Amino acid sequence: MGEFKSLEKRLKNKGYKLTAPRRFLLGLLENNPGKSYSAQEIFDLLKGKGVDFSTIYRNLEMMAKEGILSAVQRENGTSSYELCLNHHHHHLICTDCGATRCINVCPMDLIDKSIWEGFTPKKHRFEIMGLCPECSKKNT
Amino acid sequence: MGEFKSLEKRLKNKGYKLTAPRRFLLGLLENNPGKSYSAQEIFDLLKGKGVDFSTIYRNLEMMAKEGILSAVQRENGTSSYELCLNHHHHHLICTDCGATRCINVCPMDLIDKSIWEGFTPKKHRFEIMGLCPECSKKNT
DNA sequence: AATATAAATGCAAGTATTTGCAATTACAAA
DNA sequence: TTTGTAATTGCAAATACTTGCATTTATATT
Ligand SMILES: [Mn+2]
Ligand SMILES: [Mn+2]
Ligand SMILES: [Zn+2]
Ligand SMILES: [Zn+2]
Repeated sequence: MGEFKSLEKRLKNKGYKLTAPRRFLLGLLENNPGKSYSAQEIFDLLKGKGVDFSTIYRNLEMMAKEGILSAVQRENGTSSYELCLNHHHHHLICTDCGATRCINVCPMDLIDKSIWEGFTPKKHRFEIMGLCPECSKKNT
Repeated sequence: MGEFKSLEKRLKNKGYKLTAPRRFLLGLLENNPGKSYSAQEIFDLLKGKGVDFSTIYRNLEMMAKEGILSAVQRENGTSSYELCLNHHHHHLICTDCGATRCINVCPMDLIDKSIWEGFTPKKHRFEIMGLCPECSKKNT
């Protein structure tokens, strides 16, 4: 619960206003650590709070850009977001039940630097789609 | 030019009909080897041939599923497609000019297998965004 | 060559996401 | 506290992408 206040502080330090929609959003993610949500899922969970879809999209994108959230690309191409609590990492995504698991290997650390040949890497995406242990068993 | 006929043959062998839209699509990709196109770009290039957007989307997705095309996720999340001429590979994508360069390292070959812990990997995505040599110089 | 038939297409309608803009709100300064 | 201001919001309109379905078309069979 201590994380929450610090997240709000981080937003303010970067010059953003602390609005109701942003509080709701951060509160939701903070209360479900490790889980990642799509814009649609967040919209549904915040029903009744009167937050518009466009506001959610805009804030998710903004917080991702600011390094507060990290975006995970799902199988179908839609992004889901989770708090950037710890360090940079990647995910295993179950194509059957949608569960994600964080892994702490990053291909950028494993790659031979000689492949760049003048290219300047800035960001990267790495996701592994497949079946989680539970769904692996079910679909046998 | 020999590749083209073999691509058509591959489609037929998999039980798909060889239609005009599919010929146009494959012809376009075949005549620009190494380049990758989004659905929108293909639609524009095929203007006048009377091919519908939905047909392009459906065929790109189908050919990707069949391993004839490989999808590259651009910075903004939209996919572009290129012929799967050779083996499985990944890309460097320039966020400034959009150019892509193929690299033949695959993180799946480098990763320690012990991270799966029961997860069954099926597909993966790996793309590196940054500045190509030319744009690196320009933006200095 | 004519015919049968399932696959594929184009169109239109349906979702999903993004954008422009006037009204509102957070918050800094008075 | 009140006020001024720019950031942010909600709404509506605009794009982008997807889907359902009647019609067309590729191709196997006769
Ligand atoms: Mn994670
Ligand atoms: Mn390539
Ligand atoms: Zn990484
Ligand atoms: Zn790979």
